[in-house]
Amino acid sequence: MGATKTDHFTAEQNELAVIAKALGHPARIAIMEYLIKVDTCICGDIVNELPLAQPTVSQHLKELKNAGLIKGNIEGTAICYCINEPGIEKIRGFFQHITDHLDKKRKECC
Amino acid sequence: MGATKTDHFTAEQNELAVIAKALGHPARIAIMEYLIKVDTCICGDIVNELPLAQPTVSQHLKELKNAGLIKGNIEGTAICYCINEPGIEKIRGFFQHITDHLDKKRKECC
DNA sequence: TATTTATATTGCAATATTACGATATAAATT
DNA sequence: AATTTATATCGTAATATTGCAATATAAATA
Repeated sequence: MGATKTDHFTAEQNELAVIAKALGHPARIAIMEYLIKVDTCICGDIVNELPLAQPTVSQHLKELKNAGLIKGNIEGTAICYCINEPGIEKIRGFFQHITDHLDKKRKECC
Repeated sequence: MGATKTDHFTAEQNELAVIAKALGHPARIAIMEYLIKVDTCICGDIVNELPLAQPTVSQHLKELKNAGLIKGNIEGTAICYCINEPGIEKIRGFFQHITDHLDKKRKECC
């Protein structure tokens, strides 16, 4: 095969995987970090910041947007991108969940 | 092309991407959730839990272990897997960083 | 030591991702 | 209206991932 068996998992699991996958590339981590730093920017700023061509950056932005991690507003000829808080909270909740369990049990594994 | 330009990004960015990528598959999210629930288990338990063949589960476990999200201890003929806290803290720190910035600025994007 | 039990590795086909040149789109400016 | 500015989409080559059958490994047990 090669295709992920998406239908065998819950919507929640698939949604979390989509968000995590969106962050599973150093360029997209770099974009997120840059967005944190500058708060808001346009695609061209990122093209100047990263060693990637414009279509590649555009594609990465699309994936981050699709995963709900960023949002973009049209501003003249440009599109203004920034972090989308609900998306961040979604994945952060997953890690909080894990940490809560680890704190509660506080046991050395196997 | 097709290969990720890993060398153009920082070690930190690449490490975070590896962790996120490891979680970028519903089966691996499901494995993490199962591990949270049962605290510790062997590969065979996961094979019984998920709709995937043994080699596939073994492969997913390898990726999670490689990313530092889980660890495994040999226990007779079986290998006992559980969550690796430092790996969780690493990626959780990234989201904490984002959340801290969002809280501080509290501004509607563009 | 032969068998059982549990997991890992290999090999391979199907599919997905990455990157970018070329091109399209769309709003602003001249 | 032609040009500029900024981004998106298309097409495509290179590479990576997913999933599993077959097989290998390795410790425990009979």
